[in-house]
Amino acid sequence: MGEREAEPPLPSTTSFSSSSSSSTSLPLKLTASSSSSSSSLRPTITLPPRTSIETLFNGGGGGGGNSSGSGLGLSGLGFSPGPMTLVSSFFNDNDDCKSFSQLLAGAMTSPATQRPSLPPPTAVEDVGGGGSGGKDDDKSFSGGGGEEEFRFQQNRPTGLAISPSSIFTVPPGLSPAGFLDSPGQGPFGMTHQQALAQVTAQAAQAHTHVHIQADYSSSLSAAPATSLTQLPAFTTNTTAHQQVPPSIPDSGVANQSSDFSHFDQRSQPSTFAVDKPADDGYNWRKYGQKQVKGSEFPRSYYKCTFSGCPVKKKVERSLDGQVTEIIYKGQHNHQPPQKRAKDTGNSNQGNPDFASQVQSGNLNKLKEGTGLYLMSKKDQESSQATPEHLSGTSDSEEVGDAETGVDEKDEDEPEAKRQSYYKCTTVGCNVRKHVERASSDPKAVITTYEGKHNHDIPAAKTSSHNTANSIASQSKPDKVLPEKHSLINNMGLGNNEQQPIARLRLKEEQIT
DNA sequence: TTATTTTGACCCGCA
DNA sequence: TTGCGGGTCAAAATA
Repeated sequence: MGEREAEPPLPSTTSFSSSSSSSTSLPLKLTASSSSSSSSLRPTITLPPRTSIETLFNGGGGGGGNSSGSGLGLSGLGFSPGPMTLVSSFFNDNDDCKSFSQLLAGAMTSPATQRPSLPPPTAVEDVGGGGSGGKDDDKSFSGGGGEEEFRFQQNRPTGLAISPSSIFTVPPGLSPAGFLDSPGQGPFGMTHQQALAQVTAQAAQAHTHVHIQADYSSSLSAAPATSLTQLPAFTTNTTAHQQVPPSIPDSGVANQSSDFSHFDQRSQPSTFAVDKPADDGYNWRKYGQKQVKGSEFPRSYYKCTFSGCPVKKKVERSLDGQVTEIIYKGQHNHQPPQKRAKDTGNSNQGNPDFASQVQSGNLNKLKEGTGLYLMSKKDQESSQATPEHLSGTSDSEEVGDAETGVDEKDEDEPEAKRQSYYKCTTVGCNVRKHVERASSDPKAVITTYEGKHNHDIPAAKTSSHNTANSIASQSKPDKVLPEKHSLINNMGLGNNEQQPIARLRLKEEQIT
């Protein structure tokens, strides 16, 4: 029964990660974090240009439209429907005022699920709506616009900031189309997660960078998204939070690029592992659960069942089952059990367990030695602010953490940095946004938000541009806690012509 | 019957 | 020194 049995709602799936209030800023965040409380942070998202996307996705008008119509485009591109669906949900014109979670909901819903439920254009308003896919499966992420769908959002802890961030970079030579090849569920043969998993796998195999980031498009199109170009880029490590679980030294997926540090398990299909510990490739036994103060969600403690393996992980899950945070501690001293390639639905050639490995942190080779891996959907603050999350708790070598790795990378690529900041133009609102370009992928933009908007979303909104905005601005006004959440905004498909769909009303502020 | 989860209690570090 | 809180233990419950 427990977690294994329960088909966890997608944790943060794909591309988003949430950050925990306690923490520092995590780059991605989708999250799922949910809090009982009411307001949830609504991170703003700078959406990528739409044109290309619209073309691809809007066909369906009704959101989710990825159905056949969009599918066509996708298929033609060899693009996985999953991501597309997600993207489409973001790009809907009617997305105004949608919460990020809603968006996520849509994203989370697998293509198959979404299709049927894809709401008409109007419905698009509930981003997730698109995804209203079955409630059954997606309790928390259910799209649709019903209250239920909002549950996810509402449940989100006030402290949590959800940042939609997802940069999904498809490495060169990696054919998204291939994702579709695997047998699976739904018309496309696989769920979003599965598609992502494969992408990741392929990327890894190709020794390329795979960023699961908000921006699927970037990877798809050669041209950087307009939004991206518009935004000052600087290299930071928002990805810090995206720590991946410990990897096995000799795992089949070796040589993963450091970029995997950016890889958010939650954002992967395998992310499910979050809810289902076993899914990350290892077998886990839950040995405790506790309500942690300051967290609205209970924290579960798991141990790797492998004899002698010291690895533990803590999983925080929202009431609705959404995984809000996962912290890995220690390193596996064994190979992940070879099994269930089927579970992942991942037919990763030659590496059925890839997904597992990814989740287990094998992708994070560079971070080896870091005993602690944090994947927080919560506020990204934790990543930087909480030393413990960074490295200290590691039982193993405890050399550094993902963030560290990132920082190093930054140093390596100073040119990429531009310490540019954006500030919310609303009087009295101290929210700031840091925009940086992922060093590993020029097309990817990482946006880090600091603070919460203490005001309502500006009414002004033309089309979807405000979507992100609304999301961010709606973050719990009542509970204005300093927080830093970041997200990767690489939503564009890489089309230069694309227009940002949503953007916070931020003005650039030259701090340095 | 076995493995896993649940859950209250205990331990320990920290302020 | 004390209280708090996170982490772990272990018996009971459950699948």
